[in-house]
Amino acid sequence: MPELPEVETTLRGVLPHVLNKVITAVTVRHYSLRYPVDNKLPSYLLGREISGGYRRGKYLLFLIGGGTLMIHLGMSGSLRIVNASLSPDKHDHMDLVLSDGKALRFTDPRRFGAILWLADAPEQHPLLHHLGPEPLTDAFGGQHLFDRSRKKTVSVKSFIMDSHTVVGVGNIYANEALFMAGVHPLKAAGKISLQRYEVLVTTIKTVLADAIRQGGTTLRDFVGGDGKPGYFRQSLKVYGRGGEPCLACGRPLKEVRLAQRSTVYCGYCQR
DNA sequence: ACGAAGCCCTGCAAGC
DNA sequence: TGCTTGCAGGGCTTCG
Repeated sequence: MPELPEVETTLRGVLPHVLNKVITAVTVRHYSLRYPVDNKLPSYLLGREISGGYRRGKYLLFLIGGGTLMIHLGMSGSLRIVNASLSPDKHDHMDLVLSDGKALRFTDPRRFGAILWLADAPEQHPLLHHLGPEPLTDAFGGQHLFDRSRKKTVSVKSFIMDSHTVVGVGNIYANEALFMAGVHPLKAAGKISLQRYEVLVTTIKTVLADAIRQGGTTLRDFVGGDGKPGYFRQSLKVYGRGGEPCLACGRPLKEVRLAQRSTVYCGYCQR
């Protein structure tokens, strides 16, 4: 399940292979993703050069011939470079074949992902123009969270997971950052002090930066054939540990569902 | 306007 | 063993 670190890792992995390459073929095998894939997509892309790429939140944007190809990985999506001749698997929904015989292949079993063509400036697109700041930039600070949260009764966890507040904070890292900051996930966002938001911002930046440094390691993907869990899982302090002892105080961690998301916290350490 | 709930989808795991 | 059920979750949409 790609969170921001995985999306960033994906971009760094594929960009060098697609930059300045010309698209020689476009194959879309499954048009029904989060949004329907435009059936004219090939006509926008064929013969065009990929001149750049960047990330905004969890969206990947590739600059192609004056427009932008926007890709979201949803929660099961991946993007990788393959030999164009490699026969596709069941969930390989799109190939962009490049001039060097390689292909950029989009895979997404659950089809929560999206592939959209943006003819106009990306920042004006409805999916992008309300997005909050990038969490790893200076635009994201305690003051920002404090100002935006005044009078809000929504839980602080839902607040920091809202992409209008800040982008890229998914469920796993929200749980971890709140634990590290000692902030109770169900506490009303509007009742948290500036000082505590400063701490929370620091822990959010820390978990995200650490995960990027580890190459965006996630949970399930890294359980090898020997059954050993990936090492990132072992570094998670609360996520997936409901009922187990808190690593700080030893009391059992509580687990509740908030907005249909698993929420794990220590009722003693987090206030 | 705000906050909570619903929905999209498939793979996996647990229960019967 | 094979079915059914439940859960996982990003993020937009709908409802109250």
